[in-house]
Amino acid sequence: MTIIPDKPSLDGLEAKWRQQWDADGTYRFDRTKPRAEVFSIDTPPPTVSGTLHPGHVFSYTHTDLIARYQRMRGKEVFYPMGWDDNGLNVERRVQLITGTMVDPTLPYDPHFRRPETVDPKARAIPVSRPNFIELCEEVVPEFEAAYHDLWATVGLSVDWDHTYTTMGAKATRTSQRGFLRLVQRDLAYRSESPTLWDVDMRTSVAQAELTDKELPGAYHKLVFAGPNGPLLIDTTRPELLPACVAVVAHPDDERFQPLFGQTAVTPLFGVSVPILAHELADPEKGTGIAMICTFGDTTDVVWWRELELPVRAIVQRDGRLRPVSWGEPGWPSQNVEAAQGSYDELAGKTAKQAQARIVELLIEAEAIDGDIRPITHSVKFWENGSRPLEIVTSQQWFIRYPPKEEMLARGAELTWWPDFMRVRLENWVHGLMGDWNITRQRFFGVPFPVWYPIDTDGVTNFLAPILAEEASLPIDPTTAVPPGFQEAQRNQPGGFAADPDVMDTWATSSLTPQIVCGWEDDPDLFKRTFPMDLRPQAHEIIRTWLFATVVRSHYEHNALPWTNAAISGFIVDPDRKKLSKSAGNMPDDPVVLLQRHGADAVRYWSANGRPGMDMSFDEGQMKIGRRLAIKLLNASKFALSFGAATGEVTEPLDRAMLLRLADLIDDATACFDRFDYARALERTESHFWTFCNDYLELVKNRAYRDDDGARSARAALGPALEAILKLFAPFLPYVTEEVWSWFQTHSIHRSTWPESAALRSLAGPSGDPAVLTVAAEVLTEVRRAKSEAQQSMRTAVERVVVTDTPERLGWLEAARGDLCAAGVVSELITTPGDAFAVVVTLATTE
RNA sequence: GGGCGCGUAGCUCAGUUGGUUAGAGCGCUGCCUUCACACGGCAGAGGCCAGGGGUUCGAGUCCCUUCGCGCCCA
Repeated sequence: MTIIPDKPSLDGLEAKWRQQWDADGTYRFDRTKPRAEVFSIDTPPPTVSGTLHPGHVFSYTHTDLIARYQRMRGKEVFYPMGWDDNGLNVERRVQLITGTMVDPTLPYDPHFRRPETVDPKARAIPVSRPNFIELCEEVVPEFEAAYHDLWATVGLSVDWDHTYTTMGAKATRTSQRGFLRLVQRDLAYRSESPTLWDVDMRTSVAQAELTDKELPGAYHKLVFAGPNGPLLIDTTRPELLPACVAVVAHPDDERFQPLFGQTAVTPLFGVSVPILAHELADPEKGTGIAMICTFGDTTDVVWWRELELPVRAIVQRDGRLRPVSWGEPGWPSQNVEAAQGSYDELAGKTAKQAQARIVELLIEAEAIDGDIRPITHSVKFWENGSRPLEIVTSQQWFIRYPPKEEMLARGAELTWWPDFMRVRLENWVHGLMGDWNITRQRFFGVPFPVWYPIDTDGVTNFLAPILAEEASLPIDPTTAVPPGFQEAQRNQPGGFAADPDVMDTWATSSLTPQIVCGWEDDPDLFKRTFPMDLRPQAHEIIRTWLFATVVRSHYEHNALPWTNAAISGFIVDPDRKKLSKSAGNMPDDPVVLLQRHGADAVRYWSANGRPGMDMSFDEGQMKIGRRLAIKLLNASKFALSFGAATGEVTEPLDRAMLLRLADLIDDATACFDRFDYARALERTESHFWTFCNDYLELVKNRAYRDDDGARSARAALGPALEAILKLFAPFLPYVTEEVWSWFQTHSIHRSTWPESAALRSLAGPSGDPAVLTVAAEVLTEVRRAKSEAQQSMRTAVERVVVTDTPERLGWLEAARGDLCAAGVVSELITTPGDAFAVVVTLATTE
């Protein structure tokens, strides 16, 4: 049954087909299929901490192109979606939206409600931790609903029945189980150590979340008392002088070799510190000798650890200097009174304030040599933080990294698209330092499923954690009670205390394959989907997400979590700058773009971005995509208007068209198999315009007739149109589904990928694609003649003389009738010759 | 400073293993209307392939080098 609209239109297709696909379960995963028939995709769960921008649409569309192609190739596609609603950034967004801030000392207020209006300038309302978690649980689903709506409009062929959130019960259980397994194997451990710390968010952060920022600073040349007179030491952080535990120079530096092993005395505080040698000391930097403080930067941490120095920490978790009693153990001074006097000027101040004050004190004490020299240097920040990170010591959970060779071997085992992205992982692995800190001193996150015993003296023993039983997961230790204890023993001597922290978001999202595939929870599903086929993601999170996922799977399954990693580029502005809100170059909201151009058009633009390549944001491309979709509507309407016919394809021109289409199918298929959807689209699109402008123009007069020639045309047009629609289906799911529905009953997206062999068979053994090529070339010459004469294309042509090789004239001869009809040519004369030449004589016009 | 990627028509990009006069779309110019489509069709103009050197019968493509841009890591 064929029902073709008079005026086909793209309007409303998104709403219509979204609903239909949903109702039909078009993209529902059939979990009875064996592993060999399944194609499983480990979707990146977008963080709900912000809004989706065109860059997200860009890369998520790429994944959908692959999913749709694989589905049509007969694979049962397992394509779930997740939301990352866990982590610091989400908390920060909820804080901003609700105008609140957590004060963990506050008790739960059952009457607290989300403020109706929020004045961004007003001071944040302090709320208890449980109240804040309630706020998160209220607000976050609103973000998620908006994301879902956008993805569905874009046409992602996701099975929404498998949606997960990184804070949900399933993810929490998986995450906690994965953690417990690592603890049991001693691959995760708790330790007190120096940790990079964001003083505003008051939490530790991991190496993967760092970013460097160039900041103004200044060198201050401090005067220490050395063994043989003053010892000048440059530092950018004079406020850490009270935390100085040693000074250090390069072992080969001849200036300082006589001093190694001796001591120096700090100004103001009179602390005697050893003069040591270490190769990380840069002889070129400053005076060549540096003070080691606990802790000014990560180099300090290395020195402290390798030189086995004591801790003399002064920066607290809020970024202010803690009170210190000089003369007590650990705080020696040659002049306790003076040290205390100086230090009391600093205690309670922020690092910045303390720096200003200590510089004044040093100047008064004539302990700064020369001028303070302003410089610009790179300082470590949390990637979304506003103040430089400090380093504080605290109790943290760490996951040990596997040996670097093992991680590199996994990287080599993985198939990368494009291949050069592998290097990003290798660089990261080579640069790793220390283990993976997975603790965050935050609230809305996956809790650690552990408690600590409190001895009878009331001291908590953090080194003997009580682990939750796996069967009890997911649990929150702040409300659940460990085995063998009563609730009344919480926080009591002889009782227990819950682990107060939550896991880093990557500690959970590194388990997305396990979460979606149902590791341990659903062994049947797991067997059919894991290891997964594809991890699509952006390149800037290779070092975090991809890397961490590989590590966890390596530990848990001794295998890669997936066989392929497809890395998308990102969107840049016309000046090649990365799009970002801070740069002020963010294009319109994706919702607006979808309304303006239509989903197929936005997908078309996305599909032009080759794997791994950055692409500029270009609404012009969306307009072209829209034009293409409209052309598909009209050309399909035309092709279908002649009516279906089965039977032999006898005309050489029709055979040629089918053979060219068969070649295109082979080409596009090979491209898709290499994840090169962009090239598949380019080839398909180019072929389609030729199909419309050359083949359809050549065949239309014959097809309108009622004879064997017309039947041949109709017999060829039907299968050709089907194949073309299918080739476009992954890119333009809406318009292809619409056209398909005019003459088919089921979804095109559950139909099979076109077979070139079928078209070749229909074309028969004697066809030759050159017939169409030569006919089109001559037709172009005829058109040129008319165009140059400024005549209508329907102007009659008295005579066309074609000179060409006998072989090509033979092909032309096979299309003679079609060519003469399309060009309105009365007489076509062919003469053999060396070079292709066409002489067109237009009919004289009255 | 190290690694990776990029630099082709005004713009956005193709150019697969080196092979005849370097391609497409947009934009621009001119022309053509209502029998699929004016959200269309036909045609045209437009390029020292970033610069320099080398290998080769032959280089946009391979090698070296310089310059510029971007990303990542120090």
